[in-house]
Amino acid sequence: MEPVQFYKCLADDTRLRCLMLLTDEGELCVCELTEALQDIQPKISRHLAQLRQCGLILDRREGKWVYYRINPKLPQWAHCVLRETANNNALFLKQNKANLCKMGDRPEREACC
Amino acid sequence: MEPVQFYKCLADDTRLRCLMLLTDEGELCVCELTEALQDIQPKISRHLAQLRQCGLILDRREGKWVYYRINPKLPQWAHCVLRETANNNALFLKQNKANLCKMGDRPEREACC
DNA sequence: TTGACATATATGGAAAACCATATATATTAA
DNA sequence: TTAATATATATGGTTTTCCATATATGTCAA
Repeated sequence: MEPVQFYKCLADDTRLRCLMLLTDEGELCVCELTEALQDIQPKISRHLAQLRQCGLILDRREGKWVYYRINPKLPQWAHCVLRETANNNALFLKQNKANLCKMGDRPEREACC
Repeated sequence: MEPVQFYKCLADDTRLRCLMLLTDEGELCVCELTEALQDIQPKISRHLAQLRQCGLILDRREGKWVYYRINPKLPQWAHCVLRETANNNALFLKQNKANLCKMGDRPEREACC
């Protein structure tokens, strides 16, 4: 994992929010992220595809849904960066998490809150 | 310090190398960074100005030279990210550090190596 | 001192490269 | 068919780069 490429992935509002949510929530599907960010689906999908191509996240299809998660094989320093950022920027994510909690009909597991 | 803005600063090869070198070496002037990165001075100055405007680094003039250093007032998580990245990407910086060590006539302190 | 020149750094402006977005369309599964 | 997700394309916008030039400081000689 080249550090510049890694940071380019984090250097966009949409991508950083997705990564932070995945870091905190473990696994989320595209429609959950779309709802959390209050954004349009193609935009979210495109950024997720980019994160996947760079190796930061993994995907898993389950029925209609595709679930994304942080790639556990990232180097330790990259995990550390994601964790540290998520742990210390609660305000940045506050609204997104609220949106996620408010969301009805979340697929499969309800978890959260 | 907005996390997206912070990561935009790290998401460029020139800027990331400068930040990493400053993290490890403490304080460097423009000509030292120019030599370490083997790049042209206006380009280095440009990126340093951007990092300064974003609050990641501070500058200090001493005679002909302007020394830059990491802003000690950065939030703890940002310091942590810089340290963690520098500590775990020695290869990324190897050539730049070698260039710096080879450099003759370094202003004031010789330190290094 | 002054003037001429050298060195270090910063900045304006143009061109090129890159990136994000929206819309439309395709794919996949139920 | 419908719901969820992915991808292609066009477009607009930002970023990066380069070159030329400006500023700031230091040096040296008359």
